[in-house]
Amino acid sequence: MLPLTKRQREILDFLNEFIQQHGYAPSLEEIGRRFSLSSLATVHKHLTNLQEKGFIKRAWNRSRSVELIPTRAGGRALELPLLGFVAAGAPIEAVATTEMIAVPEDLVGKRDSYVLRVKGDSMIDEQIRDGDYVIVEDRKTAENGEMVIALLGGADVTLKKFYRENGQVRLQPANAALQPLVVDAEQVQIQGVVVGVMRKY
Amino acid sequence: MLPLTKRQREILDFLNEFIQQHGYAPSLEEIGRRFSLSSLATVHKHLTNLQEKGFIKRAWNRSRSVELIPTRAGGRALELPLLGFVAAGAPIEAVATTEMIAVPEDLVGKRDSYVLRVKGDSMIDEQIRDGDYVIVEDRKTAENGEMVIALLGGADVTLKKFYRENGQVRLQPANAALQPLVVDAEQVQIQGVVVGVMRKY
DNA sequence: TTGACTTTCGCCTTTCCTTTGCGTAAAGTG
DNA sequence: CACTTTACGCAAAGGAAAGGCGAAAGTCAA
Repeated sequence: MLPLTKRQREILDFLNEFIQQHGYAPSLEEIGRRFSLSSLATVHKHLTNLQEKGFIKRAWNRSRSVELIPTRAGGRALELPLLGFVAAGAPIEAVATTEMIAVPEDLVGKRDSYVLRVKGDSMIDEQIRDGDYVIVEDRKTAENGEMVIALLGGADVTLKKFYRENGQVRLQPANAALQPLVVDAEQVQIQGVVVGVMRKY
Repeated sequence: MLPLTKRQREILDFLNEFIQQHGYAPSLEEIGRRFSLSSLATVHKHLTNLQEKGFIKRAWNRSRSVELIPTRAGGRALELPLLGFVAAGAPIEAVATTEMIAVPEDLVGKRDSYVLRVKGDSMIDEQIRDGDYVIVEDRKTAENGEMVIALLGGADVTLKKFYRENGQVRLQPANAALQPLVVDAEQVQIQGVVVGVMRKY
């Protein structure tokens, strides 16, 4: 792809950021304001240049119709469903629209996997914070010390560390302020095991 | 999928939220009330536009028949170079073979980003642990509180939190056992800012 | 049939994009 | 060195979509 000037790069980055943030493209006036340009013609010219160099696409005379053209997206990545939120003690809040999220292949286990968003700081001592995405491998069993999505007595769904102890099961939050939960093995059903984490700042 | 305008995005977001909350779509009148629109014709036109752009589906003349079409967008992955390891206090160990690693696009802020692997627990209080991958945006400046890759006097490269304090710069490890480093602004050169984290179990 | 909704028809206002014309500066070229 | 090209910038005008209104007509399920 053709090389960009400094100014063009700045504007392209702004477009990227704006679209990511708002879900729609900025108007020429908004772009101009961001860069203290008082003439729309200047902005228009920039967009035309970006288009000629193949970085963006525009529909003629359509409001906010700028689209970024993905740059050589050569990614071994899978699209996994983002099923909702999970918190310690609260059930999964399923998201109505089956949203999808891209996850690098090497972060995904072998079987069917999905993604949940963590709510709360119950796993803070395992370096998982509020808002993180956890990649969950769909499994019915777990090894000691693995982090699991557990279903308790058909009701609560929680994210905890898993330990088997003489016939019973201990579900351990990774937060010193929270108590472990010890129950009979029959009462707990494992829904999946956490195999990866992603965080966005 | 075609780009949305600001208004269209607002309405689409509302539809999403409403359906998730109630389990069924809002009526035109309910949408209109939410946006203080006194004419249903306006609402109707919005829905028609959203439909033409491929974001919703409607059965003809059927009450509350709006359905969201799952947005497959936002789900690519980029291949970023994995440049090596970074630790607090030690320089980057460049990996000879330019290894690449797939990263979801939404974890990458702008272009020109790369990935480093964290060595040691110097950022443990920021929920970054030994072995984590950090996605770094190539930038020369940073805001207070951002996590940066900093070059000290042309020698050491470290991962720290960045604070500007009356002419000086404080580089703060996120580990209670480690001391902050306060130096003149000229001695520190920012190489990039951490915008995302990935972890594999 | 009736009540709750959705469609359609004109017509107006606001927002946004495009174009035309002019300038400056830097970089490349005969 | 003069000459051209390209990037960057300003101002204002014209026009196309997008956003909006009210009223009337059409559908559907109960």
